[in-house]
Amino acid sequence: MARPAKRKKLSDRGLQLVARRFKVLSEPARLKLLMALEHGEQHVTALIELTDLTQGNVSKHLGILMDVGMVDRRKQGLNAFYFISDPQILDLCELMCSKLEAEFSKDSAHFR
Amino acid sequence: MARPAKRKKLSDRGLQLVARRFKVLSEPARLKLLMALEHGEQHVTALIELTDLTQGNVSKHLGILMDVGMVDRRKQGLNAFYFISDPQILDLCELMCSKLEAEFSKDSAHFR
DNA sequence: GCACTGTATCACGATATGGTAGTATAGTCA
DNA sequence: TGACTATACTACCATATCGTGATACAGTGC
Repeated sequence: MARPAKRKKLSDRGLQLVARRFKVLSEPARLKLLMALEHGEQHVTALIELTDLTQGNVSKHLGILMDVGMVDRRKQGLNAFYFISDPQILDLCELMCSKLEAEFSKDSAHFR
Repeated sequence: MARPAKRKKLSDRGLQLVARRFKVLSEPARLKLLMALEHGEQHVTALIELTDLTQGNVSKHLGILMDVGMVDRRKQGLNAFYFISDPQILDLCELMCSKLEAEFSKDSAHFR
């Protein structure tokens, strides 16, 4: 049962930093934005339409995603094109997704 | 740049569920508890000592972790032994950890 | 310069959540 | 049964964060 000790114990500070990253992913609006950027860059107006979020809201969440380096932006004239700067983030989401999928399908099997 | 579309677009409900899972991991206290359980079950009193959290606090967070099925418990006499019921969770944490580690070491390299 | 568009920011109310202290409950032992 | 221990639960306050509406700012074209 016990796992091998791959990693030395994380300090409180380390835990805090990790927790902070997870927190960024703990908001549906931000996940939605990441999904919308999954296949390439988008400018803000497009993101507003893709996500059904308000302009201020999109801007705020993009700011948060940029703060932690998950996305970055490229300005061009009036437009700001956002893109995922850390593709590994998508792997994390993917992993969580498949976990949930597996769980739910397992649970639902109990009723079939 | 663009990723292959491995997964069909997640519904709002799906996003909400994924976000909720990430939220559970977005709290240092809960990460600390998961770490403390990484190598095997522990009873609550041991967890209190391992984590330096108060009893009520430990109990509350363990409840949250149990609600989403990340840990489970086995009662034995007066003691409650908690254990990780979904080891994949540790992989997720591990992944986030190494990401951070890589990021920071990359950033710090700019000053060497 | 002026009007317009796209984006960022600010202020604010509402809600959610963490920590704590206190209390309740259940198992144990004399 | 009664005292004791281990754990769970409740009520509360403090803080953080979301969404929104209003406003500011920057780039473009006339």
